[in-house]
Amino acid sequence: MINITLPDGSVREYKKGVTAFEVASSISEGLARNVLSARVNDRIVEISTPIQTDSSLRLFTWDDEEGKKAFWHSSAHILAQTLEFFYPSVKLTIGPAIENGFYYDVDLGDEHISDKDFQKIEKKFLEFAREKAEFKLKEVSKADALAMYAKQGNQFKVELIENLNDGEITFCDHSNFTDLCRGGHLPNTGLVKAVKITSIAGAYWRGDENKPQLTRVYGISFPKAKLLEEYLVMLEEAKRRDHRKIGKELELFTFSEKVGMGLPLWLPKGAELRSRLEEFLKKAQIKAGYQPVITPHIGHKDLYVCSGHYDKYGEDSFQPIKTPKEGEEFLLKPMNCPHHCEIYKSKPRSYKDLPVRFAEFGTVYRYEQSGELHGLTRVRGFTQDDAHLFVRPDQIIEEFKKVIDLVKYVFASLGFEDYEAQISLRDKNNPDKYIGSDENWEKAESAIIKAAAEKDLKTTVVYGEAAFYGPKLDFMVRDALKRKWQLGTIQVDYNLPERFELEYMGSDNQKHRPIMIHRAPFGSMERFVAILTEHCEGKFPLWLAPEQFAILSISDKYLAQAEKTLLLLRENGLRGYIDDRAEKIGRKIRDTELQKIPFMLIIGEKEEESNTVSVRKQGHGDLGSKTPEEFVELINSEINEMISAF
RNA sequence: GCCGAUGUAGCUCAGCGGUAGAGCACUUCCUUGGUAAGGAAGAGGUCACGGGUUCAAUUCCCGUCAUUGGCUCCA
Repeated sequence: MINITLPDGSVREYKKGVTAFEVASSISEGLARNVLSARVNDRIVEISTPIQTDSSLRLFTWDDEEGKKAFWHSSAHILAQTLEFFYPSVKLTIGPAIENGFYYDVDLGDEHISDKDFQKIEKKFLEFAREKAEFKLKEVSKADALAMYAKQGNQFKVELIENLNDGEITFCDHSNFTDLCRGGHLPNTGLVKAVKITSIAGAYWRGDENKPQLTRVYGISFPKAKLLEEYLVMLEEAKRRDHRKIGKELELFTFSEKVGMGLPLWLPKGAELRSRLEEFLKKAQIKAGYQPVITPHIGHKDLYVCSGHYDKYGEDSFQPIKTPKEGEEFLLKPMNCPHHCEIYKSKPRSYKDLPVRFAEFGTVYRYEQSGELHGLTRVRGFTQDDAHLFVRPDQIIEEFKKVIDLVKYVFASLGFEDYEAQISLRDKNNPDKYIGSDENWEKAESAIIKAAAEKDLKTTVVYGEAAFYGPKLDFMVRDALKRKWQLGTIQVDYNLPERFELEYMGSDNQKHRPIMIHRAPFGSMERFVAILTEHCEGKFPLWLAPEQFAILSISDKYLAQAEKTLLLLRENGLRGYIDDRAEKIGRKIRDTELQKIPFMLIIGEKEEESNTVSVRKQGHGDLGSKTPEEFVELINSEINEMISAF
């Protein structure tokens, strides 16, 4: 008999060789039906894998990441089987599960797949799935495995196997298909009930552009047809919310070939929205003790040589501009921090002055690869809501916590409720990647972890993701469609103070080196506005909306009354306009709804007589009539509900 | 940067080896209408750009540029 420890801590006794599936069956019939994958101690296994020793066991279903992973990874096998069916000479490489589905990279030789082939692939895929073929893991000797793929001329698999040790090489069989595989599969193919081939793309072998290019087939699969339908609806929804589409419809921003790719032009309404966001943050930052600074758009090359950015990112910057006479080289500013370091250095600092917090909405330019540009989320010129805090070692935790407070405030005011903190620490096995002493790293890492814990942040820790100069905390936000975005970031930096020889006079009358904290709650204004637009589908929070109301006159007889009302509302700090077109009221309402203006005020004979407005709320219809004063009150109270003082 | 797809009116898109199409938007006129599209007329395009094939190219081929889905990168 062996003891199996379950996640709740309970220990059950089973006979040796029991499988995860049998354990699930012994717990409940429902669990047995739904279990897809399992983890024995630290190893992901098939639920049919016999367990030989005392172990801890965790069972995964579709609702767990690991369950989905097994599901999608198994689907990748079926996809490979299907591709092999249609393209017998195909060379298989790798086929992992990803966040939303799976892919398989194949070398098709002279063959081509196009999106016209998707349907037939899906059809055959499901035929294979319905065979309910069991996934069976078997061990193969290195020699046999190499021989098999060498015979097929599959240099990719040969390369993979060469990097594995004999004795740990496994293949997974199902039906008449076999593939090199570490494991973590469903019990059989029959659980996959629905599949969609989503796209096709080129991908380099091992992600290296000098290696051969493979064809990557992306797909997603589900245990129920209904889930696929829901997924497709979600994709449609994402398309509807695409900030590039809404940005065009609501006239927020545009691009011009003449101006240059990746260089956004903010239209009046977008600029209105953005400056409102900036004002909002500036106000909170002043309260939090930040000092605004302003720095130029270009900087001497030596500045970035000093900061190390030139060495590391010179290739990714716009190339230096030379002064005509002296031949001095200047770079378009790719970062604000070097400038802020120089501001710090502009006078001697005492330990009593610290922390010093410099904030700037600094526009930076980076030469992003052309293929990577995307709407406002990836551009070549963008504005960071940047700030750099220069702190003493003993202040790190406190300052970090304050920054977390600020970020939380920003998110709460904008309707982002679902987020977690990702703490990126160094990879201790790879010390060469990082600069700074072990002691400092230790301190900074524990400071971040402690600060996050004290601020009740939901956190995940990833090792090896830290920047070379220090650990960081990124805010990962889920939007209304549950998509994950990285927004705010807080980073600890030992590197720049060193390079710029920043100092402060300590209480001991000795010079000390401050530590820098970089932070940006929005990240970049461009990216943030894009994400916010998709999150709220262009229906911006009332306090941010470029126009808060539109006055719709029943006919032009009431335009004078409309003007009077507009003036009064504007005097009360509200933003709006009159739709004075010679259109019927139904038409005006429709157009205003589509423009996502939060409130519509209808003015006709009745309203003119009683000096009221008939209020309609975007998406909610008629709210009845109110006096203009009541309407001001309504808007203000809605805003106050959402956004409190920092 | 690399691989694939796309590029037709301000927008969304149809079309095609033989004089360029629709809906919306726009302009003008009519309509002054009470809670999601009133009516009519008009204007608007070197079919991304440059080459080639052809009697003839927006259409077929090549190149460039841009957009886009990925890959790589992301201070």
